[in-house]
Amino acid sequence: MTKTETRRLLYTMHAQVCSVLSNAKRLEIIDLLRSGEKTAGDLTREMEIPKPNVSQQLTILREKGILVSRREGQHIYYRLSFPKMLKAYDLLRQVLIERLREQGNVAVRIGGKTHA
Amino acid sequence: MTKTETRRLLYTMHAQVCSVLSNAKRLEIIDLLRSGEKTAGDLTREMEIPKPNVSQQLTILREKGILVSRREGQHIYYRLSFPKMLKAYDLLRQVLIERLREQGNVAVRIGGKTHA
DNA sequence: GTAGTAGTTGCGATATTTCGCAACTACATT
DNA sequence: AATGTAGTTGCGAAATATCGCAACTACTAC
Repeated sequence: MTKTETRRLLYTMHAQVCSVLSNAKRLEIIDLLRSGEKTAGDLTREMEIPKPNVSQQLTILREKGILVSRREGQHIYYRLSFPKMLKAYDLLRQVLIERLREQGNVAVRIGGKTHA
Repeated sequence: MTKTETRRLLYTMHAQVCSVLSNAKRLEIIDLLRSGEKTAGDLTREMEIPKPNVSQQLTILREKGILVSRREGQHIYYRLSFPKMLKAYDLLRQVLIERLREQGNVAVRIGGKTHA
């Protein structure tokens, strides 16, 4: 494999990870798993969307290596396989909020705390 | 707007940014603009893909606020509007490479330097 | 085995993304 | 005005993503 091909392959893999992250529901799942592992049922209750949809997103996240799962009796627990990915998540959100401040001049409320 | 709605809106905006980043060519453009502004022609030559395609990607990146452009005579220069976004870019790529090492047990060559 | 809860899968309709190609606009030079 | 270079836009076909809903599997308890 040439150097250019390797570089292109990395761009493609990078893009694939980003495309997993390019869905609001999947981002919400990642955010909810920040505090530790949860079942599909937990997520369904917290997200208030149909269970099959949650399951579909979990399948995508697991297949793409973002999450791992373990079964414990009747329950299947999901957790982040690369918690470090949260750093990238948070950094991107930070840029997003900065941009909102600059461009929209909008107050953004997060977690009860208001940021001018 | 309720707290839940605001949270959902942020997930949606975050997802929109990720969806801009979920394309190998756009990631390559961002990477190439790391060193400073370039014209569409520069990028076309470096990427070796059709010019209209480069232009289309640039339009998407500009419309979504990732790039800004300025015209200087016959040339239009593009540059990153939020260089900080490169930090998120690099962090995600770092996770990607760690994952490759763990799972694929593959040597990844980047910029002439080999990483086990 | 029956019933109940947890979770997944398959299907299909709809929406979005990708990208090549031809045609177009914008600026500069003669 | 004509020519050349830089860059964009419109269109359409193909590929991919989204998501609801019904049906399914997996485990537990009785």
